[in-house]
Amino acid sequence: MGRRKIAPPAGPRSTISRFRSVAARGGGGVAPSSPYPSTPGSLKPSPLLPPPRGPPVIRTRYASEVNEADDGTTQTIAGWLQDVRLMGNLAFLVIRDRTGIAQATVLKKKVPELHELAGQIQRESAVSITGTVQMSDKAKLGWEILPDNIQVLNESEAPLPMGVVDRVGVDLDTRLDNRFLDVRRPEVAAIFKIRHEVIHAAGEYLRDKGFLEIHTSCINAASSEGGTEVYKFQYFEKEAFLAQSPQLYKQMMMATGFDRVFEFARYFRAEKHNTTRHLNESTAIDFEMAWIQNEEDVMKVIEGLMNAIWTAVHEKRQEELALVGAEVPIPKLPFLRITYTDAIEKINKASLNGDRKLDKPLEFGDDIGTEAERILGDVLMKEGHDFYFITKWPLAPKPFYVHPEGKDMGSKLCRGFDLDYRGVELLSGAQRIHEPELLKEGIKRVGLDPTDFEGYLTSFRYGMPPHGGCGIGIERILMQMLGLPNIREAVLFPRDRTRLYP
RNA sequence: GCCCCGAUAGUGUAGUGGCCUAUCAUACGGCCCUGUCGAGGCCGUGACCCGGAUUCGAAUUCCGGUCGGGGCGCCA
Repeated sequence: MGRRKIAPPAGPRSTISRFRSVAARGGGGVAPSSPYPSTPGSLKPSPLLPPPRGPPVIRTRYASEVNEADDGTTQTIAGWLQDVRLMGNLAFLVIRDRTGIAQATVLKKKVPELHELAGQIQRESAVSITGTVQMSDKAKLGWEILPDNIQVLNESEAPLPMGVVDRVGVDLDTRLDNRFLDVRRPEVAAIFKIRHEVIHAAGEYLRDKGFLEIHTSCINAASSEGGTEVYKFQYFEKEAFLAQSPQLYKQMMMATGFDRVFEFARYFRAEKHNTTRHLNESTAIDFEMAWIQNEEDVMKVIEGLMNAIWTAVHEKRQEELALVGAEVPIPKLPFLRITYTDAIEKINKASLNGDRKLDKPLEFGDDIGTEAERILGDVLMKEGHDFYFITKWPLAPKPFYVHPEGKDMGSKLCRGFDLDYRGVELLSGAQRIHEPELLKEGIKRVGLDPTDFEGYLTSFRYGMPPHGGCGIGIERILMQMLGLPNIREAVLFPRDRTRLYP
């Protein structure tokens, strides 16, 4: 079943958009008076007014807002018709909105029209139900609404391309093809509510620490940081590239006097990776800070930032965490710092007698690969460390802008570091090179041509202060924090090796 | 870039040459049911990715194609 099969609907279906509203005759409920004409189709639509055919009131309460005080009152709830349980002489309608679910109980004896209608409405239709709220022990929620009026605002087609609440599995691919339906599932929506909290907490923390929020361009001229493939495209008469990160711009900002900047950045990487941990378009919290003594100043900010994020999610999103089935503890500060040299030693030792094994031991200068990262994660988690910095890397596997440990390229080590969480890299950061001549050497070190970096290098020639920073993958944070099996779960509309739609 | 795997109703699956005019669940349609809450009962509709080959016979084996998933690398 190819995803291509699920293309946008070919054409309108007149039968699904028809407006249906059935009000019970007589009865106790008085529909709230409407400031708007309610005769269907009697007015021309105006962009300034609510839909002329609209109901008097779409909603007076969200499902989870209803409480004892509402007992006996007329209320209107609105949402998607999750389920209809039709009995011979009564019917239960389950309505889901962004806050939870409500049950409407329809008695055939009292409102035969509504009972008949209940059996006809497709699941996942958008409905608005007005009726009397009744506290009841018979209802699982402790209350139910006895409808006087059920409005079908927009009927759903059937069958659904994927079940929202069905007790059958749905492949991630199918879910992503139908993301709007997928996100109707509370456990999926929860991921994005947590994502919102992560971003909110990060922004709040960084602003509080004096970081200025900026936005740099995603469209770049020829220069590339190297290390990854970039997307090339035609920019009028020139060729241009999609930014692999805002790295160079962030650094240029260090020469402006802003001192500290951050950006919620997009990374575009044209790498044909086939993993559950990579995206071709990802989002990052990127920051850069000037006038630092060394990379430890950067790590301190990261510690505080991660603490702020984890704490915010822990304190504000327990409901969503329960839906996702994740526990997010408040981090223990300070985070462990382990040097690269100690890390590979630990990895090699654990590889000899652990469950995970490396083909050959790591030697100084090797990058720490995926399996080695996991081994280290296992070992350090057992020692009580979820978060840990890997510091004092050799220069070789790091990008050109990372500052060598000493004052020149003669150093074996550098001032770059990674922050890992439970065996996966969340971010990499460093003190950057701020001396223009050394930076040129750095560029040459990785086989690039300094003449391709003119604009960037120029900003270093007029008093660039010592600085450092990092880029933190937001999807990585969510994936690791929540234990998601696939990074695509953390993006509404992921772009990967093959997915360009929706 | 290297390597592995998969494609069966709307959805998720069973099926390793004849017992397959293809299993089960869920969805969908119909009927029954006054307290469901994973509602239940009965009935029904609905599928083997495309092309070629082997064979008396192919969902099943082989070849090619298309589409997709994943591991490593790269990285966040």
